[in-house]
Amino acid sequence: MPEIALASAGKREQTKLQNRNAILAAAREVFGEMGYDAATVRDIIRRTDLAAGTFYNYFRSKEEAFAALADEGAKRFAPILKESRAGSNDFESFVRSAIAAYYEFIADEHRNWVARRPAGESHPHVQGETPETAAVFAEVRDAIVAEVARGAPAVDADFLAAACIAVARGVGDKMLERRPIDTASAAEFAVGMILSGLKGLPRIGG
Amino acid sequence: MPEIALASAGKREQTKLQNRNAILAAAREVFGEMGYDAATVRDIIRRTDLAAGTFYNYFRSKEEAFAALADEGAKRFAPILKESRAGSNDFESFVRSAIAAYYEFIADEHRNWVARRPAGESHPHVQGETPETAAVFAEVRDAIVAEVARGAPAVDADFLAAACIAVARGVGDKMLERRPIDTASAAEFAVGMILSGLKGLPRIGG
Amino acid sequence: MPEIALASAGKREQTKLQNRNAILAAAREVFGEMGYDAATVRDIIRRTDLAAGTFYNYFRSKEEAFAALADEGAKRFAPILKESRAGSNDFESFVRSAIAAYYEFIADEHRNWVARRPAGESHPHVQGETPETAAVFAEVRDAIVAEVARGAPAVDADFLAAACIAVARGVGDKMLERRPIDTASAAEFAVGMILSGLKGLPRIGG
Amino acid sequence: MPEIALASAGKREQTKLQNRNAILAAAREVFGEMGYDAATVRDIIRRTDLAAGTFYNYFRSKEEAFAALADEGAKRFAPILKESRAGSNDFESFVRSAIAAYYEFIADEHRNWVARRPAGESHPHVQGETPETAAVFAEVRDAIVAEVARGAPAVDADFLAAACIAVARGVGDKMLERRPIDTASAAEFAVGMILSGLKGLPRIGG
DNA sequence: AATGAATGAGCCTTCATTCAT
DNA sequence: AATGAATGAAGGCTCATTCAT
Repeated sequence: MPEIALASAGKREQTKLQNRNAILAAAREVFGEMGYDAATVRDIIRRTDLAAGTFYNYFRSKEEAFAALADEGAKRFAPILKESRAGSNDFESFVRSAIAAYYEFIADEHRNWVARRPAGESHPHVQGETPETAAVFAEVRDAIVAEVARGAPAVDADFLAAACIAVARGVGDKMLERRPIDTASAAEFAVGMILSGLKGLPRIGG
Repeated sequence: MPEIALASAGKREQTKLQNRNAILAAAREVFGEMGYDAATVRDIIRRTDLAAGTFYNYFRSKEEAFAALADEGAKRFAPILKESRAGSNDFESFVRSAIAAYYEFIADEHRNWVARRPAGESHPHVQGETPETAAVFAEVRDAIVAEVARGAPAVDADFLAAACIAVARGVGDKMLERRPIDTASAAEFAVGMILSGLKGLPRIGG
Repeated sequence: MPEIALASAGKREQTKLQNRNAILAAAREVFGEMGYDAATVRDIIRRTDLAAGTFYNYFRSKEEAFAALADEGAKRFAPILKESRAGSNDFESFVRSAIAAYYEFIADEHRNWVARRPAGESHPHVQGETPETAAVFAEVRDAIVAEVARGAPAVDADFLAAACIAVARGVGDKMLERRPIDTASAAEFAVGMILSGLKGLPRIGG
Repeated sequence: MPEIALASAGKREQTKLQNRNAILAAAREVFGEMGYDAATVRDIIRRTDLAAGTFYNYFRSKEEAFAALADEGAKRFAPILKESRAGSNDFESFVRSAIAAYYEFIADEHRNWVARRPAGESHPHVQGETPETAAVFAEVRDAIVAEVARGAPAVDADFLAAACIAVARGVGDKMLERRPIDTASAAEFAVGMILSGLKGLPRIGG
């Protein structure tokens, strides 16, 4: 119950949290639109009521703000993924639930991010990948690597992980470009590709 | 006998060519290590014994140097890929030959690039993707998209293309990390994954 | 009581104003000594204890700083000149009052500018014309052109305006070189030259 | 008979002279169009068949090329002006002949310069003052100062010189803007203004 | 001499970060 | 804490001048 913590916090703490969140929200937009390098701290604070210096009361650097966003995404997604892995006995069901979870997450993230933007403005440079989605993808990648290493069939585990990861991301990115965003069929496609592809793979030592 | 051309070239022309190549080599490294955005023209000339202004005798800007590199890769690869496509009657053989060609190319590129690096230095930020490989990959991607659109089975062509591309690249990148670089088995793996995976895909309108 | 505004201003505002003025003062010097083209933004900030970037907190470019200076001069002088023109019924009295006003202005400007300079330094390239005096001169020139066009005797109006302007400026510049600066006799001289010279001019169509 | 010198010179010397002249001609254009500061050595050699380095075989610096042009103008004009002064017994006739000579010179210069330009091109930044005309003007100024000092009526000599100079230049510049360029009436105007204006000047010690 | 690439100081400007208020 | 001006290190690029050919 995080509300309790909030309720018990003084005004000061609440404001602090609000500011931090305002900065993070702005940073997510900016990083998503321009990428890490092109984004400037000024771009971020400009979408905020705050002053330039205030940014550094919350984050030691541009990099730290980026990391904080990534972390947040990872933290939010970690339990979901954990559950996926816990509920799966075999590689097939792991792939199924992990991809589903991943697609749900990025679809949600994307919807929220896009929805909040003022309608009139077009942002030609949108890159579409926020620090969160990047971090979440990293989590998925790690999980796949681990699962493959654990329960992999007699195939080149490293290549298999790479291929799974690639398919998951490739199809996922494409999914986000479509309207409406349909996570179910994207997942069905990716999972089908992976699991069926698995069967055609060269067996090691065969 | 290109040696004739070389032999007949004056010293000036030779130096010019050497400098241009030195700049391009440095640029390839820098772009590969830091990515296009983070790379600066100064980073490039710093790896050269040339002076700051000299860069601009050869390229009008960072973009132009990048484009020159990408172009070179694309130009070198285009005929190979074209042949691949010409010699293939069905999607299967296209995938087979295109991926083989792609892996040969990037393996070669990678070997040359890495081989020339001084042994002692480690470059922590290596991204591994030079403008050339990026350009060549773009060619492969376009070819796959086209082929899928042309001869696609009754599946979601867009997703299929995305998945093929992803697998090709994912496995290819992994291949480059191994020693020795074995293009044959990487290709076998990727092709197997794609072609077999294809069979497990949800049929459209089925 | 402008002191109130000053007194009520926070320290920040005061510093800001001081910095802005420091930059403008430096800019006036630099433009006066080297001319607009040769002057660089760095020349300006170098005469200041401010950092390079600070210039751009106040002015977007060299042009803008120049324009600010010129504007200030023009704004300060415009009402004086307007009054001159309003109070004059004929060309003679206009010339008289306009030149007097112009000389007063540039003498004042010059005194302020020179007085503030450290005694020891000599600036070999002094051109003597600040953006302010240039702007003010432009105003005078326009007024003369307009008055000549309006009330000109039967002489070549264009030449007359050019000659009046030239005399006004030529004598004015010389005046500034003398000590003490005597605006009254300079004005007497210039006005005498113009008005009497007028009588010896070739009549058009005569 | 400079032709003899030319005829007796070897091919080498002829070429050298031609190159020097080509550079000077280009430089005159460029300085006239863009002014000293904005003009670059590259701008100059670009209007030439020569290479960048060759410029420095003829002139040690950009400044020297400018000075050479100015010198040439001055050298060409000096005898004319000298004659003017020699043939004049009083201030009036000096003014008359000096201004006439000056106007002839700058009109000629201007015609040549403008005439050689390709018809189609418009040069928006033309400043109109070449190093030559600037130098010649300086000569006239000096002569006027000297003559005023010598034979001046009982007026403020310094101011008088300034005024004469100013009128000469102001009317001269205006003359160059008109078509056709009419040196006679410009001279008549300027001389009339000066000589008649003289009569209205405050007498010193009167 | 002529060539034209190489040089490197210097210019304008941006931007992450600091700091006095 | 919040503010926002100040800082100064880069960055991209130009250009007068030099130098090997």
